[in-house]
Amino acid sequence: MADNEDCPISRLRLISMINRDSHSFIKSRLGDIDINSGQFPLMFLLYYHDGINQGTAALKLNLDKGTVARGMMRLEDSGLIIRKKDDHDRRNYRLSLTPAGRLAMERLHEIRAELESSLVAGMSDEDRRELDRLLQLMHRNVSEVPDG
Amino acid sequence: MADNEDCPISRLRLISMINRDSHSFIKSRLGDIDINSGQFPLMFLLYYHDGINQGTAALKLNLDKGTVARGMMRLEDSGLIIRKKDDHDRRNYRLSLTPAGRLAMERLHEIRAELESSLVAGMSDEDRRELDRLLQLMHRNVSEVPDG
DNA sequence: ATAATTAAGTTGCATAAACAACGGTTGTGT
DNA sequence: ACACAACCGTTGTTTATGCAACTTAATTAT
Repeated sequence: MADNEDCPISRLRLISMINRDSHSFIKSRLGDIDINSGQFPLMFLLYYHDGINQGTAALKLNLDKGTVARGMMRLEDSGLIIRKKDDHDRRNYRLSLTPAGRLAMERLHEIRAELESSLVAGMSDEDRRELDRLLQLMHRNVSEVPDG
Repeated sequence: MADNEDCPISRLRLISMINRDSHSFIKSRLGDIDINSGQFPLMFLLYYHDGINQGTAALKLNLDKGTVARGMMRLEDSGLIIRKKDDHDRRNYRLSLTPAGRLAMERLHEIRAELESSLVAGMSDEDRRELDRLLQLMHRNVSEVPDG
């Protein structure tokens, strides 16, 4: 690993590469499930938070609301979720998995488990805890930097 | 951090968020330097590897050669690098920073240092070593997973 | 009640990046 | 020498994502 001299932003490059490889891992496993890797986290969010709206989904996943809007539309087109206008506040959509979506989740859980265990293969429990702590710290650090 | 139940792919989300926040950090600091965050690593690579060609650059940065080609074209348009056909093998471009590019690097080094120290703020030296080790392990793990 | 404000979603536009198909160059094998 | 393979770079297309402008719905302040 001669990357220390080669690439002084190696931590950043590593993070970026892990991110891309993970997307590509997910894509390679989706088979006939009609979603893309970008919709993967949306499906899990709906699995755990039935009836959530798009704005809250964006907040929870730390994504732009436009990104979430388009992702959810695509999931709706694929028949995996439904978006129903909230009768009490018609600005909101209430998002839920359809039966087809719940079925797909079985496979998505497997894919997630496989990816998670690939990622942390060869790490002790202590390593994994450390990793989570350090990732969370980095995230807080870099998301709180003042603009400009 | 109630994200354990919320978001079973939290490690992945964290990585993705750190990546995006880092890009946005870089963008916010570029000021009048006419590049985007995607060209940031290209500039550093040329700083350390004058005369490199695009294919090797792609390998070193783990990027697609098309991505590198477009990035380098943009840097050339901005006057920060030159691409000269290799006389001995005219398939190759030999890439170098221009004087303007070298000047820009002074600022880019500062930005990189600021970002790096933001990222690992609050970490001990031991933490940083652990972080690097675990990131490298994750990268190897996920890039070596067999396809399909 | 009406105007002003805030909130939710949508959409246009830009960037980052991959992948695949293609077009020149160079190198090889017969 | 010529055909074929390997290599480098380009370009079209797709996805992931952000940001900003806009629409419609609800809320608040006068």
